[in-house]
Amino acid sequence: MQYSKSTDYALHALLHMAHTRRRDNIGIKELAASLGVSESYLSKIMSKLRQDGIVRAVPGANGGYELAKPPGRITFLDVVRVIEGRQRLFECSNANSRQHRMLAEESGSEPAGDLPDSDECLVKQVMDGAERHLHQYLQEHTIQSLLDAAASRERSRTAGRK
Amino acid sequence: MQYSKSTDYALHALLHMAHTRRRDNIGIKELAASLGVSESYLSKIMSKLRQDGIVRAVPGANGGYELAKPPGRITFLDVVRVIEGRQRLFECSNANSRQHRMLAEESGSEPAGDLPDSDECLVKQVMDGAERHLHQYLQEHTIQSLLDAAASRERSRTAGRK
DNA sequence: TTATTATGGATATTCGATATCCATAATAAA
DNA sequence: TTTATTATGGATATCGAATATCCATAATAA
Repeated sequence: MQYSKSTDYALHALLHMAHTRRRDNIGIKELAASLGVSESYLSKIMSKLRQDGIVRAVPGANGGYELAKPPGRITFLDVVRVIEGRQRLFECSNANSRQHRMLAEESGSEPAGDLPDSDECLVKQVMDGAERHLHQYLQEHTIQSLLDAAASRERSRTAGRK
Repeated sequence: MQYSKSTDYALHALLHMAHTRRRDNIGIKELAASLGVSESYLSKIMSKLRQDGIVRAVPGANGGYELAKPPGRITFLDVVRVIEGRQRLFECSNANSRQHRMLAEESGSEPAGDLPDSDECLVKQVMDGAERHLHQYLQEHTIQSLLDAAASRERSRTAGRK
């Protein structure tokens, strides 16, 4: 289980845009060259970011992309959600298995009507908790966090110089 | 990004083994039937669990599988690691990109010799943090947690009965 | 000896991730 | 208005991992 390269590209593209801040926007050509990725593929990713309101796009000569929000308001979770989609970290494919029926019967739920829901799966409940933890962390980190980290790294280097 | 079905099968198989505790072991036939999965496929998964010392296997008539440790010592992280492998949650595929070279220069690192390591990628550093959080959570939850949750669910149901 | 059961190799299939090409629309510059 | 530039989105191709099955073999109990 691994985040896709697309997520990697998206995050690096946003970092690049936030880092090399200037008045005009950045074309896909420069962006792709900077990241070492093909323009074709990166443009798909940028389109997704635009559709989700993370970046703005201007077609035509001297067009390109720019951040649609301040870097502090673009969280890692935002990016992951757009690129990776909304699928859950874990899905129980055994909802109607004999095991779940057994557990449901034991706990004495009414036999009529209520099929054992996937939400009743104990394994999934734990995994959903894991997903919540992961997402909370991703929500607490933004593109601005990257800029801060870069600045901090710079500072410590300068201070430690002989 | 999603945990594989194999992880789902593995966790449910372990829950089944821990739940229907008896003196003898459980054959792949019964296990597969309970989970609604093919014996062929499940046996691959069980082999992995055996190689990692999570279950024991006995071939021959009346053979089968049994837990090799108490349920409280089998963590979700153990299972995930065995089934999903050791690959990281995030890999930076841009380590030698122009962006990373720029950031490296800015921070004034020596130009000679030290190529920008993947570990120096700011994006990856955040993602590594996310992975640590996720793994910590998974390590805190065991097969025993599932048994406890089942018992707790049973208790609350019984208490709330009219 | 025989029946049962796990093991592991080989192989097939499916599907999402990755990637590219091209026609089109939109915009700025000339 | 014309032209060049740039983003957009559809179509398509490729690749690899996940999923799944089959079968020969080894190990064990009856």
